Amino acid sequence: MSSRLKDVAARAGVSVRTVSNVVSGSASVAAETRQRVQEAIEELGYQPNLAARSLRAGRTGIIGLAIPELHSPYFGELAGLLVDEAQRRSWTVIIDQTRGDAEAERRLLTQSGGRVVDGLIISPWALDPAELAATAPAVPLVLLGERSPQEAADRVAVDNVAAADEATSHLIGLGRRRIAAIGLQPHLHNGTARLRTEGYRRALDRAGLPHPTAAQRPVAALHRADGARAMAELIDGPVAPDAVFAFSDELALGALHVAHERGLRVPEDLAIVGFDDIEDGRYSHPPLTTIAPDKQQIAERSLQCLADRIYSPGNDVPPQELFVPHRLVKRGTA
Amino acid sequence: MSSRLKDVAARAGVSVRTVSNVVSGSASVAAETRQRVQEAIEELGYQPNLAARSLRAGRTGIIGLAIPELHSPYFGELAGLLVDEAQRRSWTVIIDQTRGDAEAERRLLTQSGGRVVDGLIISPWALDPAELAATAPAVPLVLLGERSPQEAADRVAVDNVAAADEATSHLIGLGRRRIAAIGLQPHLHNGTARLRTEGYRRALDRAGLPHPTAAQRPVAALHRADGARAMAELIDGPVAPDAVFAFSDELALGALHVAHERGLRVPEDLAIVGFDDIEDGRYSHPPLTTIAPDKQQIAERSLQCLADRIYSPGNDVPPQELFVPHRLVKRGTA
DNA sequence: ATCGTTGAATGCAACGTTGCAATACCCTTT
DNA sequence: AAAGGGTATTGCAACGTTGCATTCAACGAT
Repeated sequence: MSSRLKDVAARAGVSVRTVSNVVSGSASVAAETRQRVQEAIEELGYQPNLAARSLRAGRTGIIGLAIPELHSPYFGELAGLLVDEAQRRSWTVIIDQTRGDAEAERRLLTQSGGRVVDGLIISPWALDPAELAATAPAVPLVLLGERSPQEAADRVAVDNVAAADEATSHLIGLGRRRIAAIGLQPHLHNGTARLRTEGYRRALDRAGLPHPTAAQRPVAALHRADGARAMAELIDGPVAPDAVFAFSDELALGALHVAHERGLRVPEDLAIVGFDDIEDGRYSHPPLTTIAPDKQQIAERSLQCLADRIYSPGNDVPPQELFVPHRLVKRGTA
Repeated sequence: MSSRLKDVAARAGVSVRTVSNVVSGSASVAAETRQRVQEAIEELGYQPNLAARSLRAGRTGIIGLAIPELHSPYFGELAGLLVDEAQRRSWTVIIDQTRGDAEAERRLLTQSGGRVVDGLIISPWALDPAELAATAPAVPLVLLGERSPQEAADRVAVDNVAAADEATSHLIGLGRRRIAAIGLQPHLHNGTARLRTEGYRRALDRAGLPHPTAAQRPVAALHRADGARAMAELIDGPVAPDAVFAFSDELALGALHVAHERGLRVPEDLAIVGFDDIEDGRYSHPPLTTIAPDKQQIAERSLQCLADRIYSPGNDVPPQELFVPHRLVKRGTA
C-alpha cells in the first residue's frame, strides 16, 4: 500500500539517502537523478512517514489549541483564523475542547498521556491562576486572555479593563444612568470576567454612578441562555436597568431576546453593548453594538510567540504580555 | 528535559522492556517491580514519545475532520460533538478548514504532504463528485452529507430530500402559496443544496404550487450576509414571497434580519424555515423554526464507521450509506 | 530427583527517516 | 602530472518504542 524511501530508491536505482535528499531538497542532487527519483516517487505514490520524521526531528509540526467550547462563535471564529495562520507556517493544528474542566486543562498543560504537540495555545478557564503559574508546561505555551499573579507564559489578550471601561462609558455618554452588567463569573478562576467587571466599575465610579450588586449579574456560562436568564432577573429586580453591558456577544444576544419578549424597545428603553464582535451580532435585530477585539492579530501574535520559543528552545526569554487592539463598534443597540 | 524509557529503566534498575511492559500493561509484571517502575516514572515525569510509538504501530491515534468553515455555527457545534466522541475512543482530532477550496480537499484525501491521520471525516464542498469517487483515499474515509454518483466511501447524512420536503410542506400547511427558496449553489459540486432543492420542488409539485426560477435564490456561501442579500432580492423581485425555506439557519437569520428592516412582520407577512438547528436560531426574534438533524448521531456513527475500517483494514466491506434522523422544530418564524 | 509449566524479566531487531562523515568523481589550477 | 576544490552520492547510526523469542527462576506434579 504505502511505499517507503527504500522502495523509491530501489525503483530509481539510487540510494535511500539520495531519495531523502530529493524529498527534503537540502543537499545538491544532479538534475537527471532528481528527475528519475521524482518519477519513481510519482509512480509509487510515495508519502513521507511523519511519525518517522518526527521521531528523528524531535518535533511533530503540530500545535495545540485548547479552548473551552468549540461551538462558541467567538472561539470558532478565532480558531478559524488561527488555523489559517498556522497553515501559512506549515503547522497543523489540533483543537482541544476543555469545556471549562480543570482536569482537562491540567492534562493539556502537562501533556500527560503523551506529548503530541510542539506548542500550545490555551484559553484557561477553570484552572486556578496560582496552579497555572506553578505548573511547568511540557511545551511552549501561549495563554489567551488569562492573567495570573506572576505570568507563567506568554500572554496575548485585549486590555479587558480598558475595553470594559470604554463600553460602559459609551453607555454613560448616551445618558444612561442605571447600567447593569451581565457576565460575572465569581465561581471561576478565569480572570477575564474579573477584569471586565473592574473596567465597568471604574467607568461608573468616574461618572459618579452607582454599581449596586443587584445590577451585576453572575452567569454560569457565556451562552445566550445565561444572558437571557440574567436579563429576566434584572427586569424583574428592584431597579430595572436602562442599559446593559454584557461581557460577551452571546450573553448580549440572550439579553436582547428577553428584552424583545418583555416588550422593551431597544435601544430606546434598553441599550445593550456586547463584547467579542461575533458575526451573529451583525444580524440581530437591531444589530449589536459591541467591543471588537482584533482577532486577526490575536491569531498572528500567538503563533509568533510560539514560533519564537519552539525554534529557539534554549533561549530563555521571560514571558511577555502582548495586548492587541480593540475598538467599540457602534451598531443598533447602543 | 524529557526522559525516555531508558532513563526510567536505569532509575528503577530494570530493563527497558520491563518499563515498556508496565506502561502498556500488556505483559505480566510482578507487583513489586511495577511499583518501583511507577515511582521512577513519577519522579522523572516520563511521557511516552508518541512519534516513536506511531512509527512502531503504524497508527497515529489521530483522525482528521475536514470542514468548509470552522466559524460556521453548524460545523462548530458538530465539531464539538465529534471531538467529545473521539475523546471517548481515545482518539485525537485534527480539524482542517477547507474553505470550499477544491485543492485543499484533494490534498486531504490523498494526504499529500504526509499522512498524519488514521482516518478522515470530510464534508466535501468544492470537489467534483466524479473526482471524489475516482480518487483513492489514502486513509479510511467518511463523507458528511455528500452524494456522489457511485459512493466512494462511507457516508453519513440526513435525508435531505425528505427534510426539505417536510420543511416546505409545513409552510404549505400554514396556507402559504408563494414559497421561495434561499440557498441554491449551482456553482458548487456539493450535492446538499441540490438535494434540498429537489425536496422543495417535490413538495410544491405535490401541492400543485409553482416554483418559478425567480423564487429560488442562489447564494455564494451559506452566511447570514448571503441570506440577507437573497431576501432583499426576493422582496424587490416581481412577486414578493409569503414564505421562505432557507437551506441553512444562517441564511434564514440573514433573511429574518432583512425582513425586519423592510418592515415585514414575521411570521404574519413572511414565514421562515431554516435548516441545521444552530443555537443562535433559538434566540432570534422571533425564534427560528428549523429542520434539526440529529448531530449527536452524526458524530457517533461517523466515528463508528472509521473505527470499523481502521481496526480491520483488510476487511473490504463495500461503502455504506447511513441516514440519521431529523425533525422539524416549530418555533416562532413559521 | 526430574520434568514440565507458569510467571517474570530480558535482548535483539525493526518501524522510516535524516545528520554526519566519508567516498568517488570530475574539473580546474599550478 | 599532481594537487586542490567542488559536486554528487553513499553507508552508518540513531531517534524511542514495541513484537518476538528467549532466558531464568520457582513451583507443583510425577
